[in-house]
Amino acid sequence: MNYTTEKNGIQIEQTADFNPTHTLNCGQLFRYFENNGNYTVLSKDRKAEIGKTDGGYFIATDDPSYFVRYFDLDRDYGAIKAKVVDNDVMARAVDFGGGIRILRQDFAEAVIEFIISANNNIPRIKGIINKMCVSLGENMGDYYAFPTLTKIASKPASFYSEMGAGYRDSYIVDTAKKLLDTDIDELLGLPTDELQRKLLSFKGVGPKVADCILLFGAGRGDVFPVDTWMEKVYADYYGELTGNKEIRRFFLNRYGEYSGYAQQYLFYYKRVLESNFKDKNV
DNA sequence: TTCCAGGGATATA
DNA sequence: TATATCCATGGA
Repeated sequence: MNYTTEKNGIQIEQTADFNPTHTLNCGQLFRYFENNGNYTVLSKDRKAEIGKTDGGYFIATDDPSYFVRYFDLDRDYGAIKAKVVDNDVMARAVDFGGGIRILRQDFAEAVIEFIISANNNIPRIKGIINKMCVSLGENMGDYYAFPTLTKIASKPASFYSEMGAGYRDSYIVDTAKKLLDTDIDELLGLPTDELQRKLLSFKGVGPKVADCILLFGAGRGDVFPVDTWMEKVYADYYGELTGNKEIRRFFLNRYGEYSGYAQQYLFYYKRVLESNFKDKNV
């Protein structure tokens, strides 16, 4: 993909492989908001503002190199699409959400946020995370950073239930403490199956949340998060429902190292198609 | 009022 | 290993 970095941002040339609406609304991150057709994206203690230009998009940020990696700008999504389009459904999904990028999010932030996401809805997830940032995160001027693990671990579970986290309150504290005692760089060096086993040992992390962390927070494409939407996709387009574990195995066998990308195209397509979710500025 | 949300922990067999 | 039940909360 053609882009150029400047000291205050990234200029992206118009392409079918980059669309912020697709990328931000496919359920992979929770710290973003839209205003007047522009998007603000927050990651750790950093901020990016995406705006449309004549020839594409401009991502305004103090840290261009961080967001080049974050938006996965050096990966060839055209090649990935060619790999995953193997039937009519995938063709429609890739055509519909062709501007999706799988974000390289911060690992620890992804762990905490996807623990909160379990059996929850996206507006509420965003609200809980925002309250955490406002109350525990560093004040960056016009936004708040995601709290450090030390800050998160320093509060009792009741602190998070008061923010609406419900029964996930103790999971947040337990896992933050466990992550503090973990060498995260060492974790990120593990092969996917070993890292998955580690993740499953954290409170509040089951198969689906572990896959989301692997895909969005550890850059692993060889996973396939199965949630309620993927159950619908499988039942409607692929075959008889035989359980999430079997659905996951089916798609992993089919798409291999590109499974995570296939999953995101399918998720976005199905969710926008069949929910009251209103897609703006496509 | 009931159902659902990007499910997981726990008990049980 | 596989299945059943319970779990806070808020919007539809």
